[in-house]
Amino acid sequence: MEVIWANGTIPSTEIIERLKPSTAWKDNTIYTLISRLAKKGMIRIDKTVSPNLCTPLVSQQQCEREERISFLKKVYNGSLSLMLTNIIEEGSLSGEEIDDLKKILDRRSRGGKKR
Amino acid sequence: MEVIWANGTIPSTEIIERLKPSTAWKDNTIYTLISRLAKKGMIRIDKTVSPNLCTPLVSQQQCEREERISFLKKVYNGSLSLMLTNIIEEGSLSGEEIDDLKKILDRRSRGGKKR
DNA sequence: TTTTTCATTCTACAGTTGTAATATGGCGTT
DNA sequence: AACGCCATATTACAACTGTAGAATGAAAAA
Repeated sequence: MEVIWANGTIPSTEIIERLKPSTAWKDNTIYTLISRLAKKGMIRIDKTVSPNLCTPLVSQQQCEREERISFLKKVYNGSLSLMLTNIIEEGSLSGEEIDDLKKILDRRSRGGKKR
Repeated sequence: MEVIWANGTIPSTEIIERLKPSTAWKDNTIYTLISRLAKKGMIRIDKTVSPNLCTPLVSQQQCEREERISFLKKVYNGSLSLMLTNIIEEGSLSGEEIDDLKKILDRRSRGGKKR
């Protein structure tokens, strides 16, 4: 799924190649997954050329965002701060990680994306 | 599902009552869900008494934690900071919310839970 | 042109989720 | 004893996920 994001537009055969090392799926399985992605409107398949070309129709950002929102809603009542509170209370974060997060929070507001 | 966490041990009939206002599920649907929860080992059902008593077998914390970890792994490569970075970059948080999160992060380390 | 091969589509099948109708067993009533 | 009702169990069924074998079509090789 994410192989396609990484390439913008990529031939199906390459998707298979790219996935080979990381999964044990049969080629057919991947074709199935590809067409299911298309059915869901996640990608567009250009069938006029031989190895069909697959192009994402939704950005990874968009997708992650949606997944995140639905996850937060389901588990944390939609609240990011509740999630963070819980994590903190679990005490599973090292001080270093916490500082990291704080840095991230500071690096917003003004300055925008790439700084 | 969360009604049970909220009560420790609760008769099935009450689960139904508690859910009535918030869902449109039929009673039977709820019974089905209850037994599926049992099948998954999420709860134990004491069938020796008439309205069966349902007791959670995993804590809500544990459960949320697992869901969170699997979500982070799936979407953000397991990285909470990546998630936060993305949220920040999206610019979807108000300054207020960000301050909130910072406060949460500060309120850890020493002092523990309730302060 | 016959055969082989590669890419793509179809079909399959078990398992899960969402939602519920139907059946059943036991207890309280008549 | 016969009837009804409530709690529970069994069965149902469509959509979706995970996984892949089988069929097909078109292009490449022989």
